[in-house]
Amino acid sequence: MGESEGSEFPPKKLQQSETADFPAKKLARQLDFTQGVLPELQPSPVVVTPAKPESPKSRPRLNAELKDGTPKKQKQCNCKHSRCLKLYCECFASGTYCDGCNCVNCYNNVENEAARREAVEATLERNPNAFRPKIASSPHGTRDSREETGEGLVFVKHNKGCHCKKSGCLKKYCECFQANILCSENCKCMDCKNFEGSEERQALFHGDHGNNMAYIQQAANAAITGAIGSSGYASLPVSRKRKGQELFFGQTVKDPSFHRLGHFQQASHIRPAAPSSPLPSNPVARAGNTTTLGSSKITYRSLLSDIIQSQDLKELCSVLVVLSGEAAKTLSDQRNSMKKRVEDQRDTFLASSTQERLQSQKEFDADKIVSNDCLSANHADEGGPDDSSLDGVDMPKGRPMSPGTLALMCDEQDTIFMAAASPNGLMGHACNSSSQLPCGQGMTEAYAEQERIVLMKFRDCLNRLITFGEIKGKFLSFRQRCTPVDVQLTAISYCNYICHLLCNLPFQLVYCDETKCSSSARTELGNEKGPPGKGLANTRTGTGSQQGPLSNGVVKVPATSKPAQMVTSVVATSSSDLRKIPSLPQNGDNKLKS
DNA sequence: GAGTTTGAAACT
DNA sequence: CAGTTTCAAACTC
Repeated sequence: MGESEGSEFPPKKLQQSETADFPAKKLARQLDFTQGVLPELQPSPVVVTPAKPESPKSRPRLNAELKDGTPKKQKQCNCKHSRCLKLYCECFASGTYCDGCNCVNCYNNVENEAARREAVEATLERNPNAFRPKIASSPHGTRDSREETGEGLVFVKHNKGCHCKKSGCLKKYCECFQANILCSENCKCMDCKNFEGSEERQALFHGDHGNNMAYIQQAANAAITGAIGSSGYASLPVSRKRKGQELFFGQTVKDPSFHRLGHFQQASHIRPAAPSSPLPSNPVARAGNTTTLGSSKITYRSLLSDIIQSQDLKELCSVLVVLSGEAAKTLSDQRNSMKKRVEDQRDTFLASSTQERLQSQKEFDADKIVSNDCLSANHADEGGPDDSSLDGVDMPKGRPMSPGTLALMCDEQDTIFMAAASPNGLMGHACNSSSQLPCGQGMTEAYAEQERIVLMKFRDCLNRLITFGEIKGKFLSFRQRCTPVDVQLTAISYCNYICHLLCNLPFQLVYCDETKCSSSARTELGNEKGPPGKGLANTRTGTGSQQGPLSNGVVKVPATSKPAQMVTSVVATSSSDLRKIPSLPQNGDNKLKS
């Protein structure tokens, strides 16, 4: 009954060129009847794919054979009763034609395009998300699975969740397990053992095989390149099962049936829920806390991992340091020459009149005040966007220095920018100046200008990373059906990571859409968007200054590259459709030369 | 490779 | 929404 159509179309051997029996004729009549019903679904040599932009392995089952870390050729289905027009069929579910499969009575091919389209529509009618990746992760999605492992981000969760009863979610029957992710609060499984801290799971992964970590990582890679679809950002099998945490957090537990017990018990395995974190979805807060998690050693191997090496990061740091030094030197020279001129003028003034002398003294006092502000800024991390205006009151020429800038310049923790530069005597000099002398107007201007130069270079570097990701993404989009957006997001994650390393910024994926284009720097904390009081306590750059020095370094992703939206179209994906996908930043921020 | 188990999908 | 059936993959032998 379930397959009523199946009863109408007994699974007689009909594949491809074989003779159509009665059911096939009946289907043929249906096809004739339905042709033209979907005028928008024009026949296309390309697979009518509701999920074409995404990976063909968005279905977990298709992702089962990726232990070598290399995406396999699409698996061949063996459907017999579904005509490959139901989601039972992996090929159909993945939005691809059957090709070289062992299926029987297959209609998932070009010859039966009409039937296929009808089936797609029927499927979507039942479930509009039928062709969306089950294992999805998105910066726009729920963020409560976001984790940081020290090397990457995790936003992975089964959208629907599994419903396993007997497998303990530790067999491939379980979609979560198969996708190499932990069960989440979306799951309604019984006796789940697929949660972090599960002994059974650990035994499975860490037991006999010394290379299990490699396997996990490879699987994660596979997920990145396909399993989680285009919405997949960095995928890691370290997302935590949160049902227990939900309970702790006081969120609704809609189904307190007994099988929940297993999940509830899991809560005891999970790290104690932060009592002061009622909003696990707060990405920033989570990012800030994740350093204490550290329970998973699984690392995320990015698509850029073979492009960006740790050495590159070091070099980047070195370049920034050198740049900073050069900027300091240049500005120092300029300052000296200017100082000379000012002193000459001052002498002239001193010689001219007592009144003017008094006026000069006032100006000098004003400088002192500014310097005090600078020094106190070390402890004023929460400075607001308007704070910089205070600094700028007496600096009509100079660029106002935001609290974040002051922190960058004066904070002792900035070893990269300051202490590391001291060997060349340039930045070191500047730093000493700041510590020994009042941060007067000239120094403020110098720092601001110096910072501007360095950050501009840094921005260029980050943009280059985006470009790398774009290029590789385009390549992969052909080779591995990984959308450029996937890789672009990966590149962005790297940028954020670098920001994190260099500036001690909290991780935050930058992702823009039409309505809210934001930068990591501006949306971090203290911004109007951020839940007050829930951000990182010690985020020096969290000033949210609209004029902040990082505002030029915004890394943006085109809004329409929102992955989840890219996989929902029922319309056949043609080359022109692909062209419509604005996967590349079009704005001026990305005037890059590879 | 055949048979069994499993859980998602489909259906009532 | 819950229960049942169908289906194909995963698993076992």
